[in-house]
Amino acid sequence: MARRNDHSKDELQRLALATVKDFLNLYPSQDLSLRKVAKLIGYSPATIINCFGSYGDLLLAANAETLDELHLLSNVAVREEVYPQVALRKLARIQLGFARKYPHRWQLAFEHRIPVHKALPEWHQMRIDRLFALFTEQLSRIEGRKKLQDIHIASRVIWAGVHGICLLAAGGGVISEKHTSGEQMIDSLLDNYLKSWVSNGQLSTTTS
Amino acid sequence: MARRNDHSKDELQRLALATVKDFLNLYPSQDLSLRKVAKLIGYSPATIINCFGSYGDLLLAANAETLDELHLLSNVAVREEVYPQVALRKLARIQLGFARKYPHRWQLAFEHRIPVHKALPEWHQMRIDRLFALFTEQLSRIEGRKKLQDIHIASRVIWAGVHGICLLAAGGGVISEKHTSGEQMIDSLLDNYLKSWVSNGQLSTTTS
DNA sequence: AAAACTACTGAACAGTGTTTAGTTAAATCG
DNA sequence: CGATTTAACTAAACACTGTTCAGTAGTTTT
Repeated sequence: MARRNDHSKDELQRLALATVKDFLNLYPSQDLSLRKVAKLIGYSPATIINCFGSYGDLLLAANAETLDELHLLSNVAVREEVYPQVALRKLARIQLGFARKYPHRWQLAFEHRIPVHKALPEWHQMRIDRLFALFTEQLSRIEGRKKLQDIHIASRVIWAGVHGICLLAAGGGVISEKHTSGEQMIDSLLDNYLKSWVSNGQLSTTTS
Repeated sequence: MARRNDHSKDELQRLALATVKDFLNLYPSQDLSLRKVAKLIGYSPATIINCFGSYGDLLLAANAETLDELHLLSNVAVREEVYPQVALRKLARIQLGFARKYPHRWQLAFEHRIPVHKALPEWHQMRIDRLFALFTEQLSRIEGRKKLQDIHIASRVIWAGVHGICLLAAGGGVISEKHTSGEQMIDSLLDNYLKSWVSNGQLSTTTS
């Protein structure tokens, strides 16, 4: 068998990516394999490899789609929001909702320990930075007289906090979300942290 | 070859666990394998399996040691600390220091997606709960008139936040720790969050 | 019509965790 | 003490994994 030409290269890519997506919506990423994707789309493993480069690159491409999806959701939710604090809460809630709804895809996208990829390709890092920037932007809008360094730290703290909460929600963590809704945790984190942060710009940098 | 009796069953377990520990102090867990451990200790793969049950159980046992080590460090650092807020900071810093010093062991211990272990054995969950309880205890000591539900949420928020920060420090995250020390992030998180939390016990539960 | 190119695959390779049959040494028993 | 049971250990096979490569069969170009 050779030269079927059933699908173009782009069609083949979309086919594979859609298959990965569908699979991860039901089963964890460890249960997926190159050979399963191949079987599902009706091609040989080698075909996928010389189309994406490697199995890891296929997952990386799938992650890119996940990050795009997440960015789009976040963007539309925040674009017209006037109050940055409300916007931050929306951002966090979208992240949380996504992690709960598509835990396997979310986990795979944020634990880039697929293989030991020497380094994430820059187009992938850019997607993450773009998502992260949404937090920084809103934080910058909160108060005029804030040092860049403070915003830098605070956005990372909030990101880390939200990320940790999402981890619990996605079930990958070790402390379960049982009886404590992630929404409450997010509200608690943002309300308390920001309340003190806006009223005291120096606290975080002077006490080290 | 059979029946060597070079080591007792306990010695064999300690040997394997020490080997895993040494390996993870240098290389990530994905680079480790049952067969490599077997070769390193000079036994066959099957020997390790009918000694631990499975490769996953071996890693689980290694994780138990990691959690014990972490608990011991945390415990001695906090035992005589009078100020709960200082104690919390110490707890967080120890977690951070460990994640930075032994990233691969830390990651493995907290991402229990080793296989699809139907459920963590209760002796393992207990170890995690014991570590988590250290945070809850200190938080309970902060103020007398706090509702249990508030402490419950706050401890989970802090845990999630510290965990997220450690993730960045361990390099497993997607946002690098570059130029922002984890210590600063921890201080920022604890100082700001707790400052508002102690002064307003109702905030987190009324705004949902 | 011949040559070049391209899409695709089967088979092999080296690796993984796990199971099983079998071998050998130690311990137990008659 | 000799026979038998028991326990320790392993080699080999199994079913997987991702990746490589030679080779085949259509398509396109010359």
